[in-house]
Amino acid sequence: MKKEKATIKDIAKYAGVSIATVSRYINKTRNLNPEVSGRIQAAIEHFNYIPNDNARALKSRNERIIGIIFPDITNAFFAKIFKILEELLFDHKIFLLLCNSNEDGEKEKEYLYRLLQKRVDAIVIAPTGLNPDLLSEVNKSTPVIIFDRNQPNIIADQLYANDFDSCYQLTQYILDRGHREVAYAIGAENSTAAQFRYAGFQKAMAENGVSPEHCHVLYSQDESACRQEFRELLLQDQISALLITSPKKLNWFLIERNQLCLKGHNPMLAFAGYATQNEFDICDIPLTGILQKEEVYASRLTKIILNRLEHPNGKVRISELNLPFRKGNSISRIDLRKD
Amino acid sequence: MKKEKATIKDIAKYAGVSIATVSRYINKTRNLNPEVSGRIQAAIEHFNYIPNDNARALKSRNERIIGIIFPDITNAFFAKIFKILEELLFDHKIFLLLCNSNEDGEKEKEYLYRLLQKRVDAIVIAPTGLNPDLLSEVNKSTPVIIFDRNQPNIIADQLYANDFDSCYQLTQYILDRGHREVAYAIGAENSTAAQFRYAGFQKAMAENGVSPEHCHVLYSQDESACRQEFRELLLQDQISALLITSPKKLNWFLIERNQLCLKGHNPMLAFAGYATQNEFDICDIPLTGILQKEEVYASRLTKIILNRLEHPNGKVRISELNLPFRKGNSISRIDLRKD
DNA sequence: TTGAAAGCGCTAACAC
DNA sequence: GTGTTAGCGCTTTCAA
Repeated sequence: MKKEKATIKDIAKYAGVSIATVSRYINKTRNLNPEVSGRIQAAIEHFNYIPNDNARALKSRNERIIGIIFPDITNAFFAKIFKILEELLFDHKIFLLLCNSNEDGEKEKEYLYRLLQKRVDAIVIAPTGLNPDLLSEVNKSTPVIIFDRNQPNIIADQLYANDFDSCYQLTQYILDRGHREVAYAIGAENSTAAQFRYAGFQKAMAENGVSPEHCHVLYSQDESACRQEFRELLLQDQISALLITSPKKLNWFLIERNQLCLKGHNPMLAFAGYATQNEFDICDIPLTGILQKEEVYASRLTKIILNRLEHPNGKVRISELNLPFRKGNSISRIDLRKD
Repeated sequence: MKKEKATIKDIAKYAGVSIATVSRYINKTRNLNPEVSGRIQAAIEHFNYIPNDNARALKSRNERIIGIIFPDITNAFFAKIFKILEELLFDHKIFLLLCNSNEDGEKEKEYLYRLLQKRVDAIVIAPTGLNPDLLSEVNKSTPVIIFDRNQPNIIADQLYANDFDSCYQLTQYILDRGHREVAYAIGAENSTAAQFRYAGFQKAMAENGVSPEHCHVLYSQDESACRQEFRELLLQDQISALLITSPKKLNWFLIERNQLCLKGHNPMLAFAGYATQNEFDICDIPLTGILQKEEVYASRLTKIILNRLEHPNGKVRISELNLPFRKGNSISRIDLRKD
């Protein structure tokens, strides 16, 4: 049989004191007679007593748990963010309840509800974008911190990247090199990060007089379809540049490209995109792109979380992180055929 | 101000019934007068009432939370396992509290303690191997499920792979191809999986009369050191084969190798190792190695968890998963120089 | 410095 | 079918 856990009562009885005294000993909220302390300590060791956080939370309304809703923890970006977050919050004795939304609005909804049931202290979410009203509603009672994907109409803490500007800049750079037939691998359709990036792309294209039919948007999201598209792109010569807006996909692309190179091909396709340090490292030629630095992102996020926990009613903080642009030479210059 | 959450009392008062009736309505534990049900439902919607799981758990001793202690969630293997686990447990309304031990015994210990405080229903752990006694102790009161790393002296549910046998087989295969100078990239030093694999390796080596000085063990664990070693290995010609015992490292190796190939080198080093499907996919030549299939692993694990939750005092189940051996040609045959 | 007792939000046994 | 009440394990006021 599984051993029953001792309760504060057991300790009190064994040590010959009241439960209040035991509680004070555990929480060090009052000075106690050393002799009494000793007896309590002995009792705790005797029973292997471990306080019940649940009961504590019920009184103190302080769970020390934060709910995290990410689209997918197997995405290296989110895994890295989670890991850093966990490390930074460890000393604060805060637990992380990790949920994968899988870009599914219904699942996200269900998880939000369950997290509220658990009375978590806060919810960090990279939203699917399908439940904006619900997020606002939740935020009325439990702090919601929106991460990575700007939700313009929600008044809650937010931390996201300069998606529009960075993508505009990157596209501009590609166009400046003379490319006109540009393929664009878009992110999850409801993600606002993906939307802003796409808007930045479109603006740059339009400003340079490139008509929409020269934009080749790749919509695939799942790995095999996406890779297949990349392979095809690498083998054709209509489209001269590819912009990949997620590190995960960029990674797939680099693998496909490498394999082709090893088979003796020499793909001419220029490419650029959003990458973490990892993609910059594994790319055999200096990569041109936007660097998503997880460490910076995660530590900013941690500050926002801790601040919100300390001041539940403090002013909402919406911050945009400036992702640095790194020039490499994966975007080669081609002939400028401006009419 | 953050809105206060409504309690069952608010609902009862508003609906003009007792809290017991509200509880019955929520849990559907008794038939209620439809008219009363309607009033309760209205009250719930009016207050946006969400039951407090904490208070529930305090009574029912059923948290519906499982603690997971993994060495590192940025390791693609563990991330994948987590994701599948999460999906399979979602319907059972079970939450996962994810902790990274970071191969640190002290951190693992602290997390175990904190999980006990939270009164989680069970703990799934890929142990560092530094706290065997503690794990046994914990298991007396809270089900511990040991995953991926066999702990021979602990009587608790375990699920691990045939590490000794598979590595013995793989090494034997390498030796059969004529290799005698074999480098071996070893896993985390306290991980029993790493230990068993190493033992299997050593046995095969010894049985083939290869003396220890021909085994070149690579101890580095962190990414940059490890990659550096791989680079050096790829450029020398003393050692003819490399056995990499973790998918993560194998991934690093493949990247280094690719980069070298692209620079025009033609590394002669034969290689093999433990890989997930991903590494088999990205390797440009058919890989010889042991396949760690996360789906199989995770679904077996789920069954063990669910079974344990249902029967806390049921018989302990220790199971070994048979990892399949895949023959490719990354281990090339070399001259047999048997004296 | 310590104890008695109320109560956190809920479930369930018992009574009507 | 519904209400009353005890109590889950703990914190915290109030008294002593």
